[in-house]
Amino acid sequence: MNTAYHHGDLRRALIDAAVEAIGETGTGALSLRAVAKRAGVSHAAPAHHFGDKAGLLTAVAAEGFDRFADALEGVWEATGDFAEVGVAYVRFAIDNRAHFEVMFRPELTHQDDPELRRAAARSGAVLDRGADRTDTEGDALGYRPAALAAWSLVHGFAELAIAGNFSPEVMADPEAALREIARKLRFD
Amino acid sequence: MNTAYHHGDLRRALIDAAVEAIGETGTGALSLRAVAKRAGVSHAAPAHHFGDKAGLLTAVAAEGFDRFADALEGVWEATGDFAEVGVAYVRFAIDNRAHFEVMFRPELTHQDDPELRRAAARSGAVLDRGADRTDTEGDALGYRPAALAAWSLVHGFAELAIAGNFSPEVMADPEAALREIARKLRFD
DNA sequence: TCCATAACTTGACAGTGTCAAGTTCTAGTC
DNA sequence: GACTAGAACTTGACACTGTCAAGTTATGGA
Repeated sequence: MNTAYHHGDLRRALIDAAVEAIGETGTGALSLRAVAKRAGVSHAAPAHHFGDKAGLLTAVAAEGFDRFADALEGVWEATGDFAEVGVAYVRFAIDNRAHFEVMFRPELTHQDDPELRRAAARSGAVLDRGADRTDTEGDALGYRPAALAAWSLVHGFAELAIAGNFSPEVMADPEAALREIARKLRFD
Repeated sequence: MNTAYHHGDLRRALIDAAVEAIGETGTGALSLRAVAKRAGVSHAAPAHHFGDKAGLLTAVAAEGFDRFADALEGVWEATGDFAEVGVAYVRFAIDNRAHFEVMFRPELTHQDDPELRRAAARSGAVLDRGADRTDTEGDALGYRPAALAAWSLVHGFAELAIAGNFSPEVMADPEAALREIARKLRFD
């Protein structure tokens, strides 16, 4: 089966190879040809499955959003604690840097791709659902300040952690630090 | 003076051209040769001043951190209100997307560049100074939860706003939204 | 006036994404 | 079981990229 043609599931293999490569060298240094080589196929094989480079990254982002939604949903259903959803948010970001990086960098992907939109919407829904309970005000504003605050806090923590802006003390146990921080957020 | 050689202040012109180009197409699509063309010089001229592409972006980041520190310091000295420093943080991010993007993407720059380190340290100092007042706990932890919370909240808001993740209602007046959100943060 | 050196150019190289055209396999029909 | 349409992949080419080595031109000080 491992003949030259018909890899079996090249699409999957290419996504995995891309995630691997991004994990090692970041999105900036990502090369489609290197991804192809990693998967053992010719340099133009990715284009056949994904159209172009952004297409491949779009698939990575969509997969990321789906796994992200799974993780958040799981924690929300298990604990019913929105703060724990926040912890899961940063845990996902740190454990899946490659996916996370692509998910929140719109210029890398085809933002209008239906698969991507669907997966991203799933993630958004989980966050909204959790936030609804605590948010009583804000209908006049057109947005929910408490939800925005929680999202910003958690997302900022994740980005700063990933970018290496935090001290070793914080990075020694990021989840503990986030729990400490989340206590500063009061909804009344 | 505007002869082929000795542009006058090509270094400046190249930084400006880079910021312009990033503002139009993002860091991903930034081309050193396009920057050179924009400044009216040969394709290898940037390398002479900055060594390589990361060198140019390092200069952009350093300039960004200096202006950032100026802006934050100005607001802090004028108002003494740390929440207003936060507003200035996101205003800078939105008004200077190109600089901001490069400042917080370490893989784009030479992280060990002394100029960059100095400028980044300046920004850090302003944020620390403002946070000190409100932060009484945390010495045992090795970090200050209140300061971390404020930084995460503000940085996350800025990143999400820039990446286009917020609704039109929020983006209609981001500063108002941030002020609303910041009220959720209580230090006691 | 001379000349060391800074400022920039020219030309080349390997690597990149993308496209068009070719090849090889698979699956379904007769 | 042979035939064929189309999917899966390769090959080769193109323009563009960052970087380097070598060349050219200007400047400022002795």
